[in-house]
Amino acid sequence: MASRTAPDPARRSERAHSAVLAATTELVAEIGYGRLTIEAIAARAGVGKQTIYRWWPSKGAVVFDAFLAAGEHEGGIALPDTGDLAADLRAVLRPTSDELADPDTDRTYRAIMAEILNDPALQAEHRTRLLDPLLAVTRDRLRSAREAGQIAPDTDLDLAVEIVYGPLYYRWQYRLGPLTHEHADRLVDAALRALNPPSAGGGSCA
Amino acid sequence: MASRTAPDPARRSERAHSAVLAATTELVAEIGYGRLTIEAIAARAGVGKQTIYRWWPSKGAVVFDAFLAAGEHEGGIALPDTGDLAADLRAVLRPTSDELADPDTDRTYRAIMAEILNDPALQAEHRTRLLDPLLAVTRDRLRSAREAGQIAPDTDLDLAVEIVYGPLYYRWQYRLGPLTHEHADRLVDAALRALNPPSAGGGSCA
Amino acid sequence: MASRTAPDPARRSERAHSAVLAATTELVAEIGYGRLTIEAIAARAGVGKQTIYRWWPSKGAVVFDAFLAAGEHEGGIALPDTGDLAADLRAVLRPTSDELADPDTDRTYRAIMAEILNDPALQAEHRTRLLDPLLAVTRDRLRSAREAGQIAPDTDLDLAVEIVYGPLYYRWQYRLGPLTHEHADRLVDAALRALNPPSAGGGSCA
Amino acid sequence: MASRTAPDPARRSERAHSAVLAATTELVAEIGYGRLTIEAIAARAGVGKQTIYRWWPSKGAVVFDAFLAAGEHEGGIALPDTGDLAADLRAVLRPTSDELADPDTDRTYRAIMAEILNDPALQAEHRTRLLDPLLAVTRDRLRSAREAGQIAPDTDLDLAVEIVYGPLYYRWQYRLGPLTHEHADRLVDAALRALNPPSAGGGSCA
DNA sequence: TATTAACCGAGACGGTACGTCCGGTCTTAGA
DNA sequence: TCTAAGACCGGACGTACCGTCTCGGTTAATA
Repeated sequence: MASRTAPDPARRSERAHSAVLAATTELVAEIGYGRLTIEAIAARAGVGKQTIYRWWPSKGAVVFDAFLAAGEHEGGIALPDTGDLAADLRAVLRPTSDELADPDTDRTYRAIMAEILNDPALQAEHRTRLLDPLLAVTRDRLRSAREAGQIAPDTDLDLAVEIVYGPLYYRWQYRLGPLTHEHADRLVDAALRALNPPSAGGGSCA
Repeated sequence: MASRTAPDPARRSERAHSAVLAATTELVAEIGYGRLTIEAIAARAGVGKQTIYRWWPSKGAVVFDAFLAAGEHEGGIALPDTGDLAADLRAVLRPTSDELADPDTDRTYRAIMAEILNDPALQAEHRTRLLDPLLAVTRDRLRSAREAGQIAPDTDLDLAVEIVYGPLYYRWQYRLGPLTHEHADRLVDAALRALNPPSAGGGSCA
Repeated sequence: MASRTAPDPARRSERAHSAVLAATTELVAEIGYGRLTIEAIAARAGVGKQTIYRWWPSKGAVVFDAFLAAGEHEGGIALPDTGDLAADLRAVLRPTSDELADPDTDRTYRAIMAEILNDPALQAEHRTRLLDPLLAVTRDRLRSAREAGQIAPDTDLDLAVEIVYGPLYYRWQYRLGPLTHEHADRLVDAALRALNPPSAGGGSCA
Repeated sequence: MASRTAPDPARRSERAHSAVLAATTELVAEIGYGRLTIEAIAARAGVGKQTIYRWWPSKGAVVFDAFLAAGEHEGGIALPDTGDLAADLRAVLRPTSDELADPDTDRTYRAIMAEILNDPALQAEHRTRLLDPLLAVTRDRLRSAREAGQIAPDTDLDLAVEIVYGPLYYRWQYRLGPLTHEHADRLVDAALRALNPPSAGGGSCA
């Protein structure tokens, strides 16, 4: 898949590339991912099918690129370090919740998720460009909190991110309930309790 | 979808029905869900295509039925109530972990998951026959623990099940790491901390 | 290729079969063989492409079948045996000339001829259904003439048919001149001279 | 089409031109005319596609040029005038037979023939560079024979060349039989009978 | 026990989209 | 400055399956 930020020098028509992504975004919104076809994308974009096959390996890859190009997903939601871990986690879980609650994003991300589940190549792309950056900044923030004594000193950061994000995605993917700020806040509280030193009282709130 | 336990009396050939499920199981293992086709199932099962369309609405539905028929998934993993909540949760998270770690189940369940994400009808089927029973028994067990004072008296049981299961599925679906008993145990510990009364003092910061 | 006179019992839709041939005939007339596509035939006939591929091996085969179905080409132009060999040969060469002079037949037969030149399977089909019957009746008539002493008793019938038909097709394919009855008659005269006993005077005219 | 003998002064690369013809000859031999593509020729010749389109209007034109460049076809088979018409005609029909019997020439000439049938431009090229010269020298030889009283004084020379060459090409194109010297000789004999004055008496009836 | 209606296997059917190939044009990099 | 290389738009290819349909040929429950 061609990188958005470092276009393949062999690519001749930037116009074609962006037309494909735009057409894809429109079509996903109009007819949904399931009914989306490469032919329809090519027709809408005014592009030969071969041009799509030349630069993307699969329909899922096109949609994923379009998803990234459409939003500010890449590079990620900011995860600030204000010293207040709860506030900082809320600052990431609330917008994530909002995005997943948005019907357009919901539909698109479900489609991408479905492809990822069965397409290792696309999964790798997703890891590299979306998930790993998010997990990395989250681990960084938690490491900082661990050093500040706000969470248990033996906290496994990999496990910690699962505890932070897992419940939210679980609710989303099985549609167990609405994704609200209030719900996100309670997940943050629960996560902090899980990460806090189990006893010893308190935890040093900022 | 025809119920497995209450066959439609109009169904003439139980043989055909089970041959379809068997063929589906084999083919998913052999060629994967993505390459699976109704025609291939029909051919392998020695069955007319119409027979499949008569009893199942979609490829996903057949695979889901085959998945249920193949294992003891339905009716669910037992969730005992020994009084030891941690042990009881381990008794459900460990086998779940094992199943998801098994390559065959992994592949099939990913396929089903992918369909569920975009097919509301299949999602409903999944909820009814797999997820809701599991969540129900889990909520029951947690309610019992809440009454026993083992977890906070104001625990939201819906939130609680997300905290129990979410992290595991998050790790599984994004392939963040191996699914081991040790990992399952640590998730149980984390969940219990999240659900515990803030004991002495401290607890979550406002 | 399915025989027109003995339809494959597996063929289910006679409607589809004849619609294909009709659409082909129309399209050849409208856009010519070169621009003819299987897709256009299928669309015009209201038929799936696969239905065409199921019954015909190539575009040329469809066109050839359509050509046969459209005219009385098959079974052939009558070659009577009136006892007057010259008259009988004129009775076959004149209509043949007329057909080749007709713009529609000309165009279609050129297309078929072009395919035959490079497609052995189609050539065999052409031999079986068009050429061989024509050559056979011609040889029969010439044999009869040989027995009647109208042509040399040692006449090679295979060579004779080449002499009868060759010059006409040569003129046609290279567009060396107009195909008229007068021309056909002169070819008949020439052929008879070539086949007559070289000397001994005359030949027994009826 | 660029003339071989009078290169366009604008042509920059004689190397490219001959590489195209050489590649074409090779490819026709290797994969046949039907599977031959402009792209393959360009790739094999180490030439840009545009270079081919610049100098030839169609695939058939390239092949025809390659055919001419490969052999001594152009300028034609010699048709001597020894005074012995039969011998002179054998001197042209025998080598023609031989050429058409050669598998390589057969294949290539069939391909060219197929294109000629449906491409007027290529037909004109073929007439100009191959057929007309051959017919012209043949007519000349027959005119000479007519003046010498060897054939009928009212012989139509256009008809005569059809009678001379038609049967051979007829046999060739429909693959009616092997092309041997013996066969060519018999065609010459037959042609001479057809063209001879009716000698003593008889001749054509009616 | 014979009839008959349904279900069954098989697979043809009208379609849609696939991923590939190639035609003919246009753009770029480099000799 | 021109060429090789090949990206580009377009469109047909032949294939794979879809979901529907039409066939005979069993069944299995009536009559």
